[in-house]
Amino acid sequence: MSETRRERQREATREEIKATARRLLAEQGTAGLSIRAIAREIGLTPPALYRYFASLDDLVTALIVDVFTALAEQIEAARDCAGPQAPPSAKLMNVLRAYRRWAVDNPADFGLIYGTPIAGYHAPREITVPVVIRGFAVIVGLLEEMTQQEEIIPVPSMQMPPPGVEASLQAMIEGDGYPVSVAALYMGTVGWTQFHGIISLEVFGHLPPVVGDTNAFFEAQLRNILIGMGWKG
Amino acid sequence: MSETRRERQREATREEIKATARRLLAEQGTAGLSIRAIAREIGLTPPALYRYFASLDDLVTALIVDVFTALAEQIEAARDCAGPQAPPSAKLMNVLRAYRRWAVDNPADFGLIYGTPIAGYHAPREITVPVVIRGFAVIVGLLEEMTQQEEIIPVPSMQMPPPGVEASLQAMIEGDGYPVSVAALYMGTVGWTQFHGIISLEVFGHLPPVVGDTNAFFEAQLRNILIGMGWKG
DNA sequence: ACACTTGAGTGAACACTGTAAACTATTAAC
DNA sequence: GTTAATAGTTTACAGTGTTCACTCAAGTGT
Repeated sequence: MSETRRERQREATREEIKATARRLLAEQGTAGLSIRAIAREIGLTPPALYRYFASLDDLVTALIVDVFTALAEQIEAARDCAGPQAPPSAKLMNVLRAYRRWAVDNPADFGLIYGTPIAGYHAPREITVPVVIRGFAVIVGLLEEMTQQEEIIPVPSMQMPPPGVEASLQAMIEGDGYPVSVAALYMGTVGWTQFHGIISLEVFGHLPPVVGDTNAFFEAQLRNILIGMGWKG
Repeated sequence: MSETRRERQREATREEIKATARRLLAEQGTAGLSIRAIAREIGLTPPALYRYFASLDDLVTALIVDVFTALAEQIEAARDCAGPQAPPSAKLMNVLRAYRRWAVDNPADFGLIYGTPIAGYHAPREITVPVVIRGFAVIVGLLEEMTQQEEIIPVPSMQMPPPGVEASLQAMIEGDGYPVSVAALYMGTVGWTQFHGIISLEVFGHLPPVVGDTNAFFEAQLRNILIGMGWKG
């Protein structure tokens, strides 16, 4: 771990570039995200940035990883903010609310990771999948706890996913050494898709004209979805 | 309705431009969607296109309307393909499957309307909302039929949406003269968000690495979601 | 049938974009 | 103190959306 002066300096400018990029992203959307704009902002010539990122796509990939990480940290913070004694169901609801609030407050970031961020660009899976999993794992972990404490008694349909799906989930559990039941993982997946649907429609502006009070809608769905899985709420 | 020769010609090139745009979109994603590329393909100089669309954004908006319309037509075709005698539940399942298949087969189109299509661009609501509603209305209509024929007996949570939401739905029913029960509209909204979550995660590639067999996952959710609302399937 | 108007299309230009190559100057290493 | 690596610049190319001034053909009015 040779922490030479140069390497530290290099890492610092790399961070500065990413920070500037995310600021521009938040201010002007993906339109403002250009090598030249970042360079201008930071006081360098555009080609200089190529010392730090091989291309704009490369920079975007790095941003995506950062954004997923930030989201995962928000989620983990929300899980822990009610104290370790809190029932897992309370933690889970905090987590889901935090997920939504983060998406609504940072629509550009959300669009970057869950939309079609930059023209023609889609992040390489082998890089994004692990960081996606981190936030996802929190949700699954809490569902597992809820199951063990019998706060939730998974309904039959959640206990037996379709064969093809079960195989994939099983492989995930074994492959990643992930000590969790198939039911919890399946509930996590189902819940993830359902909450993602609500949040993504809200962020992109399609939901508000229909439901009006998106807050109330979300809270109602929060209960409905968990109850639908077998929560004794 | 003066159908002068010139006006017909004009409309024809407008259509040709849009068709070329959608082809480029399907072939190369939003990256290939450029005024100059379209002009090149179609054998015109770039500025000529400004006779037909005020800007690229304007063209994109027109494309979005077309895409929503195409989706609505797919949905309506799927509703009717099983014949008028078919039970509404069968029609609804056909509709939802058609929705998914369309999205999976036309990811660029799907991204255009439900993602962050072009850098910094978001379609004006007053234009998109009506075309969104058209497909949505089909789903709601079938849920209403299912309710009337008692194929579905809405669970309590679907019969009483939260107050703020109910007000908005009620306003929608009255404002648009839309002869449908609040419960059906609410179920439609909830189902819409949930299916959208699955489909959008699948199209953008986040779901497959987790569930493996997305087909089986979708079919299972199709049943689960309807049953969760009170379907006697 | 002829003049007049309208509108489609072009060419050149401006201000941008990502990126590559060659070069300079600074900094670390021996 | 010499040498090697590396940060950064200049210049350049090919592409983008868009505007302006212009040409030329098609339709219209008399």
